[in-house]
Amino acid sequence: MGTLATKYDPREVEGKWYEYWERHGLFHSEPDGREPYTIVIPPPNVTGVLHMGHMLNNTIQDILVRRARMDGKNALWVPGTDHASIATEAKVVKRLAEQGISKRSLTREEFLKHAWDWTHEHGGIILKQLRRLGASCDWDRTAFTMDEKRSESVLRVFVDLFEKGYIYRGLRMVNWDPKAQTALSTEEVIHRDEKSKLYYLRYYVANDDLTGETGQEGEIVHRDAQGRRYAVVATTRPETIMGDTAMCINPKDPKNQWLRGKRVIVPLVGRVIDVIEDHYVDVEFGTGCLKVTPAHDTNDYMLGRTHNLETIDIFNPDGTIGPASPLYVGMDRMDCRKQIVVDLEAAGLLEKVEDYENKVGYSERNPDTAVEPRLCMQWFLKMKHFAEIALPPVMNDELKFYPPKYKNTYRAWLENIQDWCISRQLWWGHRIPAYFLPTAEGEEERYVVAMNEEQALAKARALPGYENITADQLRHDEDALDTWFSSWLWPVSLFDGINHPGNAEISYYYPTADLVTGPDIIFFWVARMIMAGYEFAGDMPFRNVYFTGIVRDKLGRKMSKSLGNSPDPIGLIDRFGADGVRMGMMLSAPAGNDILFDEALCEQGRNFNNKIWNAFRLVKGWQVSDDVEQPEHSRLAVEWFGQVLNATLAEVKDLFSKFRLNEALMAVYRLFWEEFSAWYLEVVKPAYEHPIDRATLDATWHYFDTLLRLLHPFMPFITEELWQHIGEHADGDSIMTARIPEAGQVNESLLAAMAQAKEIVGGVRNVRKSKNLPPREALTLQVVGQLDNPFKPIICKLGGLEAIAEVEAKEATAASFLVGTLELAVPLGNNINVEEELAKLEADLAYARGFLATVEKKLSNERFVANAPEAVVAGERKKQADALSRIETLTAAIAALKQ
RNA sequence: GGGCGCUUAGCUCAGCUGGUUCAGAGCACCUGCCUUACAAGCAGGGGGUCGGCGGUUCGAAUCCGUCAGCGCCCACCA
Repeated sequence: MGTLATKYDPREVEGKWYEYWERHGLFHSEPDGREPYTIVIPPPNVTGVLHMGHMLNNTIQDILVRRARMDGKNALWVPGTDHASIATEAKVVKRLAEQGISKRSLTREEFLKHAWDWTHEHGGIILKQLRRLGASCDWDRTAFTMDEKRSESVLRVFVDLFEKGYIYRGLRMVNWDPKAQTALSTEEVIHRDEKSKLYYLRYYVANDDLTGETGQEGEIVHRDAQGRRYAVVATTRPETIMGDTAMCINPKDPKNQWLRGKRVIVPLVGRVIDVIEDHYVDVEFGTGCLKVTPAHDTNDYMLGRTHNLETIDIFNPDGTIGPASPLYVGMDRMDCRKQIVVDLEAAGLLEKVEDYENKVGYSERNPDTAVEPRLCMQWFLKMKHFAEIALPPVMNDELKFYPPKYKNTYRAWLENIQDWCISRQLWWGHRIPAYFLPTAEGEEERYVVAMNEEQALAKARALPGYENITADQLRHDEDALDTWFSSWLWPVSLFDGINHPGNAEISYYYPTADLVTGPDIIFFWVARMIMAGYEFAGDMPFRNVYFTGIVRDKLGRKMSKSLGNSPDPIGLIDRFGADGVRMGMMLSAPAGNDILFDEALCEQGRNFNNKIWNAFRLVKGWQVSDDVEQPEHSRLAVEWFGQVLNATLAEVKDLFSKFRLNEALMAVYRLFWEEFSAWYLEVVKPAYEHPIDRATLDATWHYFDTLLRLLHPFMPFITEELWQHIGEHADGDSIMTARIPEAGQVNESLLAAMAQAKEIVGGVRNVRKSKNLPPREALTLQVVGQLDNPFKPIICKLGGLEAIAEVEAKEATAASFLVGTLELAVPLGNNINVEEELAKLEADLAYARGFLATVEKKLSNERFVANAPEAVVAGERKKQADALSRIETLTAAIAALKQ
């Protein structure tokens, strides 16, 4: 260990031990006879870099897996990365654009080559960073959602679900991301409140004779200066009027009765459209007139289907105005909105504009891009069956959520589940294994679904009329699958349970134990893994789900690049050490609550490292002598600390079982700092340059060893470093695989006695401080009456006492204090300040009398005495007796002092 | 518009099935100490009528109702 610096330096230690653990294969797991404990990592994006959310999440996983390992389980943490279809493709497209290459100028194969290059270049950085954190992943098993086994799994599952009739293809209104130019699932749309405008547009009545009726009672008829009648339509999206194919009113709307059966003219466009009637229209909203654009609004699409309306898609896939529009072709939709408002106004077709707040859907991956409802052909997975198999186990707690409040969220989603749009118009991802067959013009499309071209060909040839089809006549679907269509298989596919059901690995490691992830992906990932788990492995994918919170800054703001409030995790590790940062993360991370990250917490973690380090230095520096007999105070301290340790071992075990890891850490923290360092070590510490006895030293090392084990899951590096220096260890030994002992029976009375002893010591220290007595001056402690406490020698040592005297009355010139009902006093001779002492005693007396009054009031309440349980009443009577006794003591003390 | 959750010390939180482990912890703060393990430390200390109001009860931080504030999730009113 070299020289023992007064400060712990993690930099010398952390890399060394991580390399040691890897070299000795300590992270690796193989099935054996032990109970398995398995965690699969939520795979980070392959080209991502570590952020604070990962730090929290992976610290928790590492704590759980290290603890399980030390509980004797065969612990396995499987790492891997996600191909992150849409996110990665976006990055690659962006980089190509920077090089002046457009995606469209490349073939699929060329593009994928670039994407793989990028993946190999930037991929896996995050896995290296996890090593800095101390993550004890079995790196031999590192997987990728698009590696061979996982890809085969995905295709197999697609074919299987298609054959089961759960996958279908259809023309549907989907959420379209014009930037990524792909369809999205409903879950990938983020709705945000937005301040926008409500535009009121004039739709003139077609072929209006200016002498038309003026309107019945309750009708609202608009006329311009020339007397021409028009309807007013309120819309937030005036740029879509080029796609209007009807106007709709509610047949029961009195103010718009006059529009029934009329035709109106779309402003600027000039197209004449029918006024249709549907109860869908809200009479109260706007003017009660709704423009219907079936191609660009989900509701309008429904109306269009009901009323057989024409559908005019005025947009290009990239969100610019397309050739189907009579106006503004080529203009971006957002620019078009501005321009059309100007033009409408100029044409006198804009009635008014109001401020308006509404929700706009944005793409989860391109947060600045508003999602466009778009009608197109996509692949869908029917979800009803999956919702039915995934809901019960969570609701009846076979599969537990921590915290349980997320059960509600989960249920609400499953009970209102929509079919999952699984196709993406992307190249980076698993290509949909569908093969289209040649068909005649106008004939409905035909396709086969198969694992590969060969099988597809065989399937195709089995179809009547296609007996002689050749491979080059098959057209492989261009689309890729949603990323989550591979990650929902993760807990199964990692053990190759899709391709080889029932193999030795899946049988042993599945179901996994705990999943640690954020609640933001409860639908994307957690729910779907539960579905896939039951469907493809016949059982739950994990027994418990621990939902972490979101990491925010100390002001409660989300961490973001633009705010610059997101610290670089590796930088933090450099400054505070991985152990310090891990502790900083955990100190304020109750399950499910957002954590307000503050660097000060890492500092606290670092300080704790230093505390452990210095405690170690102290014990390491002791000289042992077999000639020294064990002092009584040391013997007692050893006995007592064993009990505290037992109690904490039990407490921590219980807290782990409830995933209350921050409380478990706090329990260990206090055990080490308060009980072990401030009390135990202070008692057994030999006088300067005096040796320690063998029995106490052995016990102390034993305790230190156990404390390090308890701490190891939280702070793996420093604990390994110190543990290696306790006793003899062979190369390859590690605290990682040492066991955390089971708690023995706790002797509560010893703990209570020590609590009293600590209070007495505190009282003496108080006297010493308030009277300015030097720390080394030996004092005598008087106890009025009897002190029935086994730890008197400890009280003497820590109080700096030469004697504890049990007396009938304390000396008049003594500084007294109470512990419970017991009066204790330190004689001060001439040092006493009578006035001060009197004032203190009077204050105590007043408090005791007030306390007595409240107790007696309670006891004089007949209904209390009659109704409350006996134990409670007895408790009150004891309080009463104690208070009376205390008052007596205080009164006597005051009287004595006054003489 | 529906649903869920939260509100306890300056900050972050714990307080399970109502009553001596009921008002707690860590940090921060104040006071005194460079006492040969540690000033990244030691010893001591102050601080909350448990969001407001009402109810149930002998008794409420804890149960019920209500109001206020905050947060999250879901939802096709343009």
